[in-house]
Amino acid sequence: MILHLDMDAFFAAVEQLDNPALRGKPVVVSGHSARSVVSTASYEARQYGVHSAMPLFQALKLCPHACVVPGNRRRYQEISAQVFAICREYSPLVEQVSIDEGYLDVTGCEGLFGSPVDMAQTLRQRVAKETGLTCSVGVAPVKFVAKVASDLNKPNGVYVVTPESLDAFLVALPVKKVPGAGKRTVALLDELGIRTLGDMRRFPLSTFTQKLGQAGERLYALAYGRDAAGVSGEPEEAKSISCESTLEKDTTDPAFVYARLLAQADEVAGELRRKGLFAKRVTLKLTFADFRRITRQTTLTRPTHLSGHLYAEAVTLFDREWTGQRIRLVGLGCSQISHDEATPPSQLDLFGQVARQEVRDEGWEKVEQSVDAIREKFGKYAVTRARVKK
DNA sequence: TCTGGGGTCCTTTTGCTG
DNA sequence: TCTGCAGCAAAAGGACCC
Repeated sequence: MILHLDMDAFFAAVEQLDNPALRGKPVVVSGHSARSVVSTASYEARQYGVHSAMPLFQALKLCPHACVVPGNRRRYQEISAQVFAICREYSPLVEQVSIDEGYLDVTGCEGLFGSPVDMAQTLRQRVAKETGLTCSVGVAPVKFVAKVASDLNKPNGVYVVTPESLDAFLVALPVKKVPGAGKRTVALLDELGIRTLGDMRRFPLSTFTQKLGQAGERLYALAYGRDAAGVSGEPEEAKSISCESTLEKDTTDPAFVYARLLAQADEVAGELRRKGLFAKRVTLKLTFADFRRITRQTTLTRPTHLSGHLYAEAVTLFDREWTGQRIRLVGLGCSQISHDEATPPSQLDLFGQVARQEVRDEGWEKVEQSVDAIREKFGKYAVTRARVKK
């Protein structure tokens, strides 16, 4: 059996906890710029139709007296750690999926803590007592059902799907409630007259793989309660680190963009160094005034954690791509992250990559001079020198 | 007057390589 | 040295999540 714990209006609730003046009032956690969106709305604000991801100006139209607070990530992290420490007392298999939600596989823990339902109640009560915040818990024999369930008795509630009631629950479950089925998926299925997982069962698997590929395959399995995902106790290491910012006003001034990129390179490189990591790929992200987004990426010859390297690559990408459009957002990210600075010579095209970079950096003559060294390093792949020159 | 920031995973396209 | 081909990795974009 699996429990899914989800904090209620987490950021807003923390703000109300720390500042009694905010209690009982509509609170919106958000940036303060004209272009900010709502991060979290308290339940009082939700009554006015305010919700996450809503542009702040819209939220303030719906609820002009909302208290807008900036949010304090470190504080949320603190409480999150407290919550998950409690979770780990009940099962060794705890998977934290975000700052405010996680799964517990409590199979086999009954002897110690009672039934899964008892555990869910105890967990909820302990979180409330020890942090002053409420959470909701879903209980089910299937991972994704536990997640769906935690949402059904919000806030401060427990919802249980037993093995016996599972099938009936699935048949009636609207597709749009299934995690992983977003706007596009729901629209596609709607065209076929499919609204619930029960509806899906009337079609063959091929219908969904054709329309949705791998996502269709997964969804079809879920319709029968087959969820391949288990609860993994191991925390995942980040696969990418990025920093992006929407400008106060759109710009066509490249100097302005460079300045942003430099600050972002600093941020990202600092994060890499703090975690003892190196990145091999750099990504530039631009959103133009018309909301068209592009990403451009490049792979480095050697992994780095230095802001100068990230910045130089991002600027190169920008200069290559930008043709005078008005820019709304600038972002810099890195991926292919490892703990190791050395490049593992695992790809056959390594020689080509290195050689091309050297041609760019040093000119062909320099490469000629060092070709013996390259041959030694890359063996037979170095023999295609002529191709590199071309 | 307007629609964030941080991620993951998957699919498609592109271009390099032997 | 050139060419066509197939295989593959990199790049780009999109859907989705909190």
